[in-house]
Amino acid sequence: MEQEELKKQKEEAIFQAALRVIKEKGFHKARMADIAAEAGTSYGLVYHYFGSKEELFEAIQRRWWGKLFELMKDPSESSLSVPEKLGRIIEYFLGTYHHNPELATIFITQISRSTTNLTPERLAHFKGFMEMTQNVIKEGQDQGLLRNDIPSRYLTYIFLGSLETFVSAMVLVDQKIKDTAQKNRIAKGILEVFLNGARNQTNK
Amino acid sequence: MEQEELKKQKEEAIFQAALRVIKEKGFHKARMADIAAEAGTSYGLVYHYFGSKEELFEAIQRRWWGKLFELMKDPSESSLSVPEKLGRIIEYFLGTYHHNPELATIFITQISRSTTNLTPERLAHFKGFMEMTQNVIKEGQDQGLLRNDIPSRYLTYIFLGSLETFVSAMVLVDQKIKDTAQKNRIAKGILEVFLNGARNQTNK
Amino acid sequence: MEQEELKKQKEEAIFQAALRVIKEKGFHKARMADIAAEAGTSYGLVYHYFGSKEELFEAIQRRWWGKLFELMKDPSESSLSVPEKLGRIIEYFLGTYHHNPELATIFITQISRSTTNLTPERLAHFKGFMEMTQNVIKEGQDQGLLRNDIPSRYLTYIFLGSLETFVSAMVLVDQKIKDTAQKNRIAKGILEVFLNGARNQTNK
Amino acid sequence: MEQEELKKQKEEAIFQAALRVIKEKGFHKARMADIAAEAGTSYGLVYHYFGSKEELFEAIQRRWWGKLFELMKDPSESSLSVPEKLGRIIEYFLGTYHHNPELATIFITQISRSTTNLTPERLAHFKGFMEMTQNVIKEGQDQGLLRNDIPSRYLTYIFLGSLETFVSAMVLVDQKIKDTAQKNRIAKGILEVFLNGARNQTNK
DNA sequence: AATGAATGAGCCTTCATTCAT
DNA sequence: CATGAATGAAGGCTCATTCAT
Repeated sequence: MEQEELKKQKEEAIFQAALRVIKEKGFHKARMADIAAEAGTSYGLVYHYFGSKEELFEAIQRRWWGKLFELMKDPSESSLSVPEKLGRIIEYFLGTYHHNPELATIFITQISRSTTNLTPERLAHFKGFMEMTQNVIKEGQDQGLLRNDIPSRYLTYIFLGSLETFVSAMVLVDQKIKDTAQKNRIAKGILEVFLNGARNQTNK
Repeated sequence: MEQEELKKQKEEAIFQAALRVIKEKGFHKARMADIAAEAGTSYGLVYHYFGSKEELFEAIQRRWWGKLFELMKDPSESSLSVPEKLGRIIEYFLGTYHHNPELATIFITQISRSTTNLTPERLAHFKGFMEMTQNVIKEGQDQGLLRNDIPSRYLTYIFLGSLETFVSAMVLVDQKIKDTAQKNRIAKGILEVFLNGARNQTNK
Repeated sequence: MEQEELKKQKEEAIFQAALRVIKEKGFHKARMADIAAEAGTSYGLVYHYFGSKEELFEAIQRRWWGKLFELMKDPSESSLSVPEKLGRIIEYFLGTYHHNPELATIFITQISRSTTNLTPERLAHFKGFMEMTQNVIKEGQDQGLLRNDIPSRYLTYIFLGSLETFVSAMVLVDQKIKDTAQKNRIAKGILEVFLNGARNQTNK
Repeated sequence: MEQEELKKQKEEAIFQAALRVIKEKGFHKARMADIAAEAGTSYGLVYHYFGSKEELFEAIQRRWWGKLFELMKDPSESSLSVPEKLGRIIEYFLGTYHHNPELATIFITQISRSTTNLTPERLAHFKGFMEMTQNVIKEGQDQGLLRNDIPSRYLTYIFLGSLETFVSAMVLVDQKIKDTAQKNRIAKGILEVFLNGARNQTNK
């Protein structure tokens, strides 16, 4: 048990070190040696826990997508309203940026836009997430909440784009989220602008 | 004269080859040898025209920013209305994506989000562009067109985010813009959603 | 212990291989690949132990200067007579040429005269050595052993010049020093000619 | 005629530019482009006058050796005394350093000690010069002027060594010779120290 | 489990040289 | 004569990965 525990701790230490280094240098310029040094171990050990640099990067992506998918597939999800559902997505982005800024930063700068190394698995994650979001948008259109004259796919782009670039801009200027209150204020702003912008005008 | 002309053509040919290769492989995996081969020239000639891989990349960025800044600093600009000004920015993104998709793609995937290699010059371009856009947004707020309860900086993020991610998503699924009509339709959608979303509600 | 020992041996093997290759081809034409091949190791290992070609060259220089400075700063040095002190310098040049001809050859052909790549550190070594030698010469002048009508700096040039070119000429014709007896004979000759030449004539 | 004159001027301009650049950067790091730029011409022209970098370097050496050999083979030479003959050699080194410091510097730093690129022709020059000098020394020994107990070859090393290192040291610290008076003083010092040092003691 | 010495493919870059104009 | 665009071989260096201890 203890052994197992220690092992996990070491693995997580390397994982977090990788986040920090990759955030700082980008995936390509981050060297395995850097990550090992940051974690305070030898670089043989990084290979012991994560098979290769590529697999390490995939583990990082799994961490991001895993939690997000967990959230969106949550059974209790279905009972929520469309604004609440969209709110939870915003919440996840901002929350992760708040609590694990490296992970959010890496998603924004290294995963989100990179068409390079776009493995089928990686693309599948994206499409899956887009699709789930689009379903929420569609639901809003069906309920007459959101305008129907713009394809749901476009609205999805706009919604996720606002969100992503918002975080992206904070990343760029290295702006931290101070507390939960600030986080909520920002979330409310993004959601409101989108809902107003996409509101079904005849429904006014 | 002819000489000068041919020289420029060769340089442009290498430039365009670089765009294609970098679009395909990303900046890091694009080899100078690939670019030379794609341009149908020798290895050394790329270095003759562009000093290094880094400088070649900088030339690409200059191309993007140069035209965009030209557009935004256009003297006739001041006589335009806020929605028209925002429309021109959208127009530039979509238009470039239409006519020089590689350039737009590279901006989205390699420049826009990459915090790596963020040279002071590169950062300055971004901040400059953000600032000019924010000034337009502010003008809209001052005119009572856009809501005042959200800081202009946040609205700027949301505006540019929608736009960027829109193009980004099209890049991701490799969706082409067929004709000017489609381009205008998309532009109108993005602008409308933003304007509605950011509209000053009391002004209704 | 054993490990550490083997490691040092490997490093020294590469060092000696570098000496042989650089002696043969000169610093510029010596390829890192040649050195690795000569040492019987892989390419990357040279970089593992010595950071770069330049650093490898600096390590060689350190070896030469290190031992020479050690000799000249030896506390027991002060009790020696001026001719004995000068004799030890000659001894070092000839002795190194005898026991580690590559090192001496490289000093003569690659370091001694090369104004190229004259890093401040390299220049400092030279000046330091010149200065220490000049102090010995000065001591000889103060004792009335050496003539005062020629500046000590000039005498230093002449002394070191004889010595250096002597070794240089042996290097050029690839003449080996057979045994200690021969070495001593040569040393005696150089020292005598200098002492006679520089002798204070009034002191005769 | 005029044409011929102009051509020679251009060629000499390139030659002098080469001297300056090679002095500054050393032969290996001196680029043909640098030399062309320094001469204010295109680099095609350097190839027009001198076939290759190697040949350019050989032209420089020819200039040095040519004048020196001319001097030593001068028919009037035979009537001079041994000290006068040695004096003329010293004179040549110091004089060249005075009037064409680049040429002397290049001889010292790039030609004199470099065992690399030691073409048979280059080696022949050296041996020829050494031999001629050694003949003068031998003459001095035969006349009872110089000691016989040290082989003439050794005395030659010592003589040329003093001279070479003297100039070398001045090169290293970039010390200029101010006027002819200073030059003569230095020449006299070198010659005297050698003659005293190598004097046949029984002859005193 | 942990270490880090050892490996070598890969890539950017330099620069002498050629040659069409 | 003069130019400088074009060529491509050569070599320094990086760094992911393996493996003996």
